[in-house]
Amino acid sequence: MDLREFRVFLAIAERGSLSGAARRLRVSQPAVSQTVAALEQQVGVELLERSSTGVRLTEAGVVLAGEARAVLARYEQALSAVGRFALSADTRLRVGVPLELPPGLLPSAFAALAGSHPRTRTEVRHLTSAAQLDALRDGDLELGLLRSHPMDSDFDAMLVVEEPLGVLLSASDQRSDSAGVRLEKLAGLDWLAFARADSPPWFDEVNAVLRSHGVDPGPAVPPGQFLIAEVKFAAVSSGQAFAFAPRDWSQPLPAGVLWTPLVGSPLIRRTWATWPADSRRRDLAALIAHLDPLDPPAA
Amino acid sequence: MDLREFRVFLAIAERGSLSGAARRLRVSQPAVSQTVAALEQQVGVELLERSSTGVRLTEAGVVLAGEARAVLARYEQALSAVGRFALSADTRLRVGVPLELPPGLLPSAFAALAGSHPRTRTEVRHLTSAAQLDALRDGDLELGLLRSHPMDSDFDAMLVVEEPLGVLLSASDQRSDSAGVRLEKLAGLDWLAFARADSPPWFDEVNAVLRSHGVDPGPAVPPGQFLIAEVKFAAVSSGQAFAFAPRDWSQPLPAGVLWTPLVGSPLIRRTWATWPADSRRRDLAALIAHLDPLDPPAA
DNA sequence: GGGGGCCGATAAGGAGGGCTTATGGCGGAC
DNA sequence: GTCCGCCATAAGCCCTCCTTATCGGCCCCC
Repeated sequence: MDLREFRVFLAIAERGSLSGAARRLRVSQPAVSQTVAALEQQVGVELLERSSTGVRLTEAGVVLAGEARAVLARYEQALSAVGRFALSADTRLRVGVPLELPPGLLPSAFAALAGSHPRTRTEVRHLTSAAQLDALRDGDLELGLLRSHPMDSDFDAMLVVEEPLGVLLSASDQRSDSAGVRLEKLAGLDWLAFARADSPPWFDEVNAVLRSHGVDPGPAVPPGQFLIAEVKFAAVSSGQAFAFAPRDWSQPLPAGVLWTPLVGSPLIRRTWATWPADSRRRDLAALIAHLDPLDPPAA
Repeated sequence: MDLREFRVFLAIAERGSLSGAARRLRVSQPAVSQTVAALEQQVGVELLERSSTGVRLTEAGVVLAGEARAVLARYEQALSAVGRFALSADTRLRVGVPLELPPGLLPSAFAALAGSHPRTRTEVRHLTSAAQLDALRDGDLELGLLRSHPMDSDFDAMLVVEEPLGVLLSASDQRSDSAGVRLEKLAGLDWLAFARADSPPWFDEVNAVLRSHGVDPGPAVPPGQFLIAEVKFAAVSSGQAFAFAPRDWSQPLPAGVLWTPLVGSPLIRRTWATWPADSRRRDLAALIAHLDPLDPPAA
């Protein structure tokens, strides 16, 4: 008697497999299996032809998929119909973001949000992970993008991005080969770091990896102070230092600085969307859905 | 995220009160209160103006009520769209009924069922309560109308009718006054009974009530043997016996026989719709819904 | 004007649906 | 032949939603 079954069934129909639908819906495969079985029993018809390679919709399944889409669309319409009565105090959506987010991530999510919730105005605030957590707790932020899982039951979190980090090195550096550079080869260079207080768990992870590969972290950086790109580039091109960076760097590298992958990808920078667990805002939920890497808006 | 909230909200809208909706939905009043509160939080708008006399829809509530009706209608349409693929083996619905059901109950429910499930063919079988239970257990019946609650977790049951019984007495009988007849005045007459085995709990209840009022039950009747109305009438008009009967007797009484209410309504004959708890048949569910005295099809 | 009755809100406890992990059978790919 | 990915099933747990119990507010009626 509910729309959950329709959503699951549509995920199956679009992915062509129960396992795929389970991944997309972020639930386990048996949950999907049980749900669609219950749906089939309710309507009294087989909806799927199972095989060991996946599933195909039966004739009845094709019909129901169309119907289910219509029902869900009508449901969304119903909710948005009363949305215009909603208090306007809620239409500001404040999002905290760290430096160096994959280009395109926020613009596409915001664009999708503008379509479904045209009255929501998004505000972006560049903040460190620690500052975002504080702001979320104080109600000064509706959504954060953190460099570590909040580890706090007051918050829900979803992994949004995983970026294997490479390093920025001087173009004249000889440490790398065609496969990239080995982390231990970086011993002797300074790491262009950030302050531990800005994101302790992530800082500690990087430090632990560096130490285990015999690399000493460079000089400490005061909290809240970031090295702007030009400063990093200057230090790197001098051959004295290196910096970590994802492959998809948002700006062009100057001559004299090269990005090189790390052999074995020992460092993966993760970004978690984080929001108060008790939030019921629908525009927030929609934005989160659009950030979901397993539920691409393109689908 | 589901239709349950819509159903609850519509029940509120139609009844104009949370308590009324709760009765109609057969849940407690706090359940309704919580559900609609959750719905309001989701849409971010007050849907109801509460008062101590009931509730009224707000402007947003009126809009949502219309939308919710549309969504539910679309949902029903989706389920019935695949219904035509359902196996045809399921289209026979066998219903067991006792003697002396309120006139109109089954015809109106069957008519409503024919509208929503035109492919379902209903079959009525006159059976005693005990025989119906056996048939339900054997899969020979989809629905029973019993004179007692099945008291068995294999079955679900819903109270369908409550009939305060009066008595059929000879027109020349002097025992009654304007308020009716007192049960203890019937001592000395024979009760035109039915066999205990046909419906033990109900038989025992009647017997206990009779005995506590000093009335001796009359001669036993063999199981499965019912006295046809004409025989009852003959025995009653002779002045030797009485029979219990509801006010809404299905056939006209002959001259010489009068129906008289019992002072204090010491006997209330209840009829329970009873079906296998594991049944998922949608046509059965629809028929049960149409039998629901708290959810009149007229609404 | 005070008490009873009905309204809806809230708190606290319990049952069940839906999730999880663990495991098994099956078929295709290498 | 072995391995891997598919889906189904089993058993256990958690969270949602229900329950009962209780409260404050308002109306009505005496």
